[in-house]
Amino acid sequence: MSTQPRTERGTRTRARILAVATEVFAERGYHDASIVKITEAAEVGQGTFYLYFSSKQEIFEEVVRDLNSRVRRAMFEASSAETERLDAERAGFRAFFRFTAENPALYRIMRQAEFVAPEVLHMHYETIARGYVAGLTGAQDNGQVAPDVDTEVAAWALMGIGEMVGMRWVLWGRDGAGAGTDGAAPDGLPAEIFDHVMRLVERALSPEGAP
Amino acid sequence: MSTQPRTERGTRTRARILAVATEVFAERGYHDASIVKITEAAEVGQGTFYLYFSSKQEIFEEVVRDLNSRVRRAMFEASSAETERLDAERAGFRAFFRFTAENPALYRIMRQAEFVAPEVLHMHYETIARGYVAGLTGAQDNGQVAPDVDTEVAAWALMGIGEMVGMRWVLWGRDGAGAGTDGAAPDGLPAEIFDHVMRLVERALSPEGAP
Amino acid sequence: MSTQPRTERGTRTRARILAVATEVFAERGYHDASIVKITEAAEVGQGTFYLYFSSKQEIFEEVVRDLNSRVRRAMFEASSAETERLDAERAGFRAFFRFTAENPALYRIMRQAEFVAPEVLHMHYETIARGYVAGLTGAQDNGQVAPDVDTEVAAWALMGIGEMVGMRWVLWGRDGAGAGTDGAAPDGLPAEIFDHVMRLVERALSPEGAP
Amino acid sequence: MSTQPRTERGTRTRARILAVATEVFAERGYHDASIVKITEAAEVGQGTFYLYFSSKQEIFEEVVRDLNSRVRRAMFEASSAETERLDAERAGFRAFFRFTAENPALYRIMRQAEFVAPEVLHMHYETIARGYVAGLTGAQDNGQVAPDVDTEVAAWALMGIGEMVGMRWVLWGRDGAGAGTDGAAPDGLPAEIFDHVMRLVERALSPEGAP
DNA sequence: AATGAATGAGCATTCATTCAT
DNA sequence: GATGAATGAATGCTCATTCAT
Repeated sequence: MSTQPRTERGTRTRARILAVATEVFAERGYHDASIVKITEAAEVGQGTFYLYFSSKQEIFEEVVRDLNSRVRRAMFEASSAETERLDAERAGFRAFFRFTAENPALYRIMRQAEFVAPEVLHMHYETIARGYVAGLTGAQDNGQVAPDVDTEVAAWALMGIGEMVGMRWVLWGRDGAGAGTDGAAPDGLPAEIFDHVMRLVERALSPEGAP
Repeated sequence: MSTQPRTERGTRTRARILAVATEVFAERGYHDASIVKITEAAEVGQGTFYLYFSSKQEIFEEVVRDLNSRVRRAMFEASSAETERLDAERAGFRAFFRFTAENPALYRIMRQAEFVAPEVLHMHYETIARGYVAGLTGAQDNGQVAPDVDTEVAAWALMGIGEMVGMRWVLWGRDGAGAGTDGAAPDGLPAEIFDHVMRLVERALSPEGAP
Repeated sequence: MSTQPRTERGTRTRARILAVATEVFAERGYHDASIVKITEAAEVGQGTFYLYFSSKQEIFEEVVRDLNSRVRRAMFEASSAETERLDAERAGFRAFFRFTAENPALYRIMRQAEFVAPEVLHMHYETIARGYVAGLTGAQDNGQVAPDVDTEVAAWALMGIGEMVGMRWVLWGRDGAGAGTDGAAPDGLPAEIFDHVMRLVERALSPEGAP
Repeated sequence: MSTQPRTERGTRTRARILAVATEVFAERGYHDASIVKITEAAEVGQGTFYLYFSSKQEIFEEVVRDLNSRVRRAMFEASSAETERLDAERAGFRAFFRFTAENPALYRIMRQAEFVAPEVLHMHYETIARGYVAGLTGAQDNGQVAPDVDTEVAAWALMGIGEMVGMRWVLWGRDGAGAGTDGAAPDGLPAEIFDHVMRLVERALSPEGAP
């Protein structure tokens, strides 16, 4: 059984393991990420791992939940910061891109979660979708999004675009040559790609072209 | 070492193993899909597997390639069948949806392929993207798609939408309650969801709303 | 290294750990009784355990010795209390039964001790046997036990009867349905079983039936 | 999952593992008997073990059941062979002694089974008890056993005597010096001890001394 | 006196793969 | 062509024990 750390030192150790596990899962995938590899990278003994996490599965789920709350915070903060010209949900979408460009771990972990921890994966997408839905509905009320757009469908479409475009240009590199298995962090989404995507999204949602 | 089948019987055995492997990989995921499970489901001995495939990794890659060529054929045939009103690339997009609704194995296998066989996975998305690009470029020439659309970005965006919307409404069920672990095939994408998605896509690509 | 407690508080802590360990060993067996479980049950930290006992093996041996001296005292007191009609060794046998009925831990611990601490286990049976031998020899001198009885063989036979009958009717329950794994204390040996056993023992030892 | 062997070779391998496991469990105890030790002694790979047994626990239970049926056969055959003077149940008792003298594994395994496999252990003692009860009841009908003896109590008493006397003189050596941990097979129960035990049993059961 | 964090050797079990038949 | 017996490296996890505070 795992326990909550009771001292400052324990808290730091636990946090280090969690951070390292996120990296290792993202780089090697759930199955190739053995407990030995994780504990070696975190520079602790194997037993220490089980002091704070009850199983490999459990830490994976915590990694997912942790990433989820981090993206959501990033998106929320970006939305809240915007005032006028660039609408909240566009800012959120941009924040999502920026976050993934900086944390490619996000994709890599989510894409394998379907078989490892389906429940938390659903939670992940659904909570993000809810954020988009809220933003889009607000924008619809302000007349900035066409009224006939189904906000839930739009939300999932936006997530799909973000994930696939991010995967293509952030993760696999801009040349499309493939990123290799080293999972090295690329330097973010090229500006022109971002512009193209935003233009597509603008048009899709804009009340202008509505019949 | 694996060999090509030399008799009619061998060909059938090999095909049965491949078909069964696709199902098992889709239902249980690459790692939980052991060779024993596959050979038991295919009703052959373990040794028989290695007669036709040199490794687990190899058959997984063949499964991916096989699915890839099947989607592409489905999309190609759908596009070719269309003549006037519904444009080729819209038909292809619809065909992609229909295929995945009928073969949820597609998503489930592709989503785990990143860590198992990155090369073929890239090939999969890139060949599909190429198909979309060709269609979109043609449509642009005919004036059916706005000229300022970057066809490659649009292609990947379409794939992202297809994958995420399909995952949400086809794989996890229309109520969002989650699909369970049995991987049972749902009955396809609800018509109204499909309509909403198509409307978004229309607007995004349409030359009407262009500045 | 373990130390002798130097304060009143230390003595109480040590005693509590020993008492709790007896219960845990009896309920779960030596191997399933981890130090964590013992220290948790005793409500002390893990380190505290090693303040008073140098190893798990050592505390187990102390548990055995402790139980041994407790049975022997019970038997001795019962024997001494008797004066005339019910002979000393019969009283001792009855006391052994009563003790085990009230402390099922005795059996459960002794039955696993063979592999954990053979030395102390031998000591346990041998000291008890010596007590019986003394009693039986005395009774033989008084003519209450047949002269041709080998007192040592009789002593071990009595222990065997006590252990097996106790196990069957005290530990596993009177219905023979099995006691479950919870190690719940049953309510002692039914009176009629005790009478049957005593009659057998009487006859076996009695000088009457001797040739 | 373990499977039944399908070939002659498999059957032999499975039998060898079972035989070796009996020895190893008897010599080192359940917990110290690791799968590696068992498979090394059986000269097979570790994986081979799991071809025929689904777990360590399972093979232990099979070992118990196997020993149980072997003692019972030995006792049954001994009983059946007797005709007149030496009664069936006395022959059974003697056979039990002989068997354990030749197979000290019996005790050593049964004494640890309480915590490892309580169900099968109960079954073991109960089936043996049933055999004794049948024999004793028959002897009672023939007037060779006192009518007021409770056959079930007598059965368990006999088992207890057998186990304890056997443990003392067969397992630990005749000098009482303790057998050490090597589990070396001693050369059986000394004749005079056997005679003393039989005399006690005779007297306890005999209809002569009855009131 | 007391604690809980840290350790690492050890264990049961799985599974892709080989090979003799 | 087909099979199933055999393998052993690798993995997740446990637990007695040590030690700094």
